[in-house]
Amino acid sequence: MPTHFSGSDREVLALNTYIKLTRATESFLTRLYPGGRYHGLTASQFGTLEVLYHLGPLCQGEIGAKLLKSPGNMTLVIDNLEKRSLVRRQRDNDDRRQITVHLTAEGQALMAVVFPQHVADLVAMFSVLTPEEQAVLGDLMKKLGQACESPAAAPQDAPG
Amino acid sequence: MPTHFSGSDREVLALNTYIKLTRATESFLTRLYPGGRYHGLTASQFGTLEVLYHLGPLCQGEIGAKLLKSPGNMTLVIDNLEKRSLVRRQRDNDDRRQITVHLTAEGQALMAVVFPQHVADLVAMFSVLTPEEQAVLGDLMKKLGQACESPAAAPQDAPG
DNA sequence: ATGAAACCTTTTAAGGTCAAACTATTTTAT
DNA sequence: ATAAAATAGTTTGACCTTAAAAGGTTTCAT
Repeated sequence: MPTHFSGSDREVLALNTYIKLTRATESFLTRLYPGGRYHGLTASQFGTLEVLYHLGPLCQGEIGAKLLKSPGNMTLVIDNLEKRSLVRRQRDNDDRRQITVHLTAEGQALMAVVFPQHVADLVAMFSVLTPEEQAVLGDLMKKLGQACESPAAAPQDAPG
Repeated sequence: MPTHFSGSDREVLALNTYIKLTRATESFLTRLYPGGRYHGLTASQFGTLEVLYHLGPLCQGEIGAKLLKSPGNMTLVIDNLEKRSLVRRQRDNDDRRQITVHLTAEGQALMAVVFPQHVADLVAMFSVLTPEEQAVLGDLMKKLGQACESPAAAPQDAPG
């Protein structure tokens, strides 16, 4: 997709990098979650189960913080996981504001099947890049991501 | 976010690359569209206006193809743009199945203000990477994206 | 101890997203 | 010419997503 935009070199470069980054990431995720689903799980449901699978029971806010999602969103995603008996909510008695979310035996069993498949899919999909290229990509994205998370770098308050 | 997963080097690398790629992209887009909005436009609305701004009037299917979105989705996004008088639908008389979407004068004027700001935001946000790094990132993502779009590379049919 | 502030989750309203089923139109094959 | 197939857009149902307001619960100052 050529840019159809005339600007300075820096502008054209930034625009092209942006387009390639966002389109490729979207294609990647569409390929990984065809029809938005992965073994019957949405990306958010899978992410939630994965966090619990590797870190153990957490309260909703903690899960949301890991996944960069809003509290209201977590309520819905966990509702849907609970309907399918993959997780269980348990009000925390030490702090009754919190709700600890546990993987059920069913959820645990599902992840034991699905997670290794997920890893295999990622290895296959990244195999078009050499290990060195994957490392470079990871480093660049880490740098970009950290800059975006730091409160200083908002696009509106461009440096004077 | 360390991986909490023990696997082969390839597996750990793929998983880490995946996490960095998706999280950083998400942070980037959240930063670019705070609260999911950009000058009052959602990302999809902005994308639609941008395509029309640079390519001229197109039918809905063509816009959807450019943005990798489903037909039903385009119906809704264009509905919302039409409500705000940024866009106008016109049934094509040569082929009455098609609906050509035009930018209104209002939409044109909005893009004339917003698009240059968009480019400036991108330049600012990518400024943590050198031009060379941006070029490398673009190349890697292009390679990754092309592999994901080719029908052969579905994650399910992993190479034997 | 009591009121205010902070915190966690839920609810709501607005919008996005897909697949699948449906309508209308055009093309193609007979 | 007409039936069948392909195409363009819409509708529907299920889910995701956010911000903002509202409900309990806890903590902190007084």
